[in-house]
Amino acid sequence: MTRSPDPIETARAQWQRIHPELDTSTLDVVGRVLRAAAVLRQRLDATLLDEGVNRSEFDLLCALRRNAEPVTPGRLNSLMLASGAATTKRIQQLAERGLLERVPDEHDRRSARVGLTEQGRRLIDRAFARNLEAERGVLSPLGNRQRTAIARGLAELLRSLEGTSGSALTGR
Amino acid sequence: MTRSPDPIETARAQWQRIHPELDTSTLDVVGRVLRAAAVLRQRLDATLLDEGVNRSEFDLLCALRRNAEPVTPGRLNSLMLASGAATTKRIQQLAERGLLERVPDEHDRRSARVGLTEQGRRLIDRAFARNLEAERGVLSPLGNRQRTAIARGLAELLRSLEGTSGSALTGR
DNA sequence: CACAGTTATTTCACTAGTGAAATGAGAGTG
DNA sequence: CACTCTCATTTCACTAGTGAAATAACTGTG
Repeated sequence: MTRSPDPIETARAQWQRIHPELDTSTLDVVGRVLRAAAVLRQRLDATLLDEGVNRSEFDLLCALRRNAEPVTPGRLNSLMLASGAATTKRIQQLAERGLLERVPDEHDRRSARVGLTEQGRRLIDRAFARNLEAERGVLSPLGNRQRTAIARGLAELLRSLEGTSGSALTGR
Repeated sequence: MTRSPDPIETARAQWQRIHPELDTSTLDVVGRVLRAAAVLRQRLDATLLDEGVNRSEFDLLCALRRNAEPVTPGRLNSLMLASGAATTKRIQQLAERGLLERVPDEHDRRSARVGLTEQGRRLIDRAFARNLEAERGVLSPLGNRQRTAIARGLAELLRSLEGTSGSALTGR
């Protein structure tokens, strides 16, 4: 029983013919992570849009919901992997839609605290649950063995990557 | 020796406190894939920019290099995970920069064949090699065990995902 | 307490990507 | 061979995200 090749296997085989001297083995991990992320997004974002948020807004609202509420824009910024400008813009839009509020910080007037409104909380709780549902859907063809293999491996990768140089991304 | 938690572990623990009834286990895979992709991009794109291409342009040129040369825009479009409009725009820009050429198709004048120029070929060969180098760099802290675990697991995931419903993405 | 330095956030001008409509060409049918 | 259907690609108007400059506030230090 020969398994059908996945796109990365195919790509590596093609490169092998053109540049046999190159070691393309890193694509097994890197190529697949990037590809899988793209495909997963494509599949999962439909559900979010249906709830009225795109992936970035969803991530931001989730971060807000998970963390002890009044969070500074700067912290949101480091939790998400985006530019400061993007975070500012998203906060503004979500505030206009009444999903979150900015409360000026007493002690440091450069900053402000951002918190979910009641409406925002309700929306994200619903969207998060539906998103989990959708995730179960896409992962269902994957065996438990494979799942834990991926989970463990990527956890290790993330720890090694986020330790080095990247913006301080300690979950708290 | 307790391992430091990775960001997804942290997130799950936080959700657990807020919504103990939800099964967030899918985040172990989905959350990590998305997160890892974001971090990997951040780390690797610097090298590409240094070669004068962004990730999308790089992917497009790679696809062109790997496949038997005269490729239709439509095929490029399905190889990459993007909208038709995006592909059109990228082809135009890369053509203006002299990295690829559009040759009208004899048999079907709706379409055209896209092929690398000599300059494009040189650029992508250099960029691809340097990108591999950079990938080796980011993966170096990861043990071989973990690598193959991730690779095998994600290959399985990709096969299961790209089979269903997604645009026809057979590597050839 | 002025003032140089640093930090948090926002604004700005610009680029990349999107969905939907438009264009232009093949294909099937009476 | 007109005419409708479908298909490949492009154009258009718009949204999201970016890096760099601007703004505004805090923090020593002399």
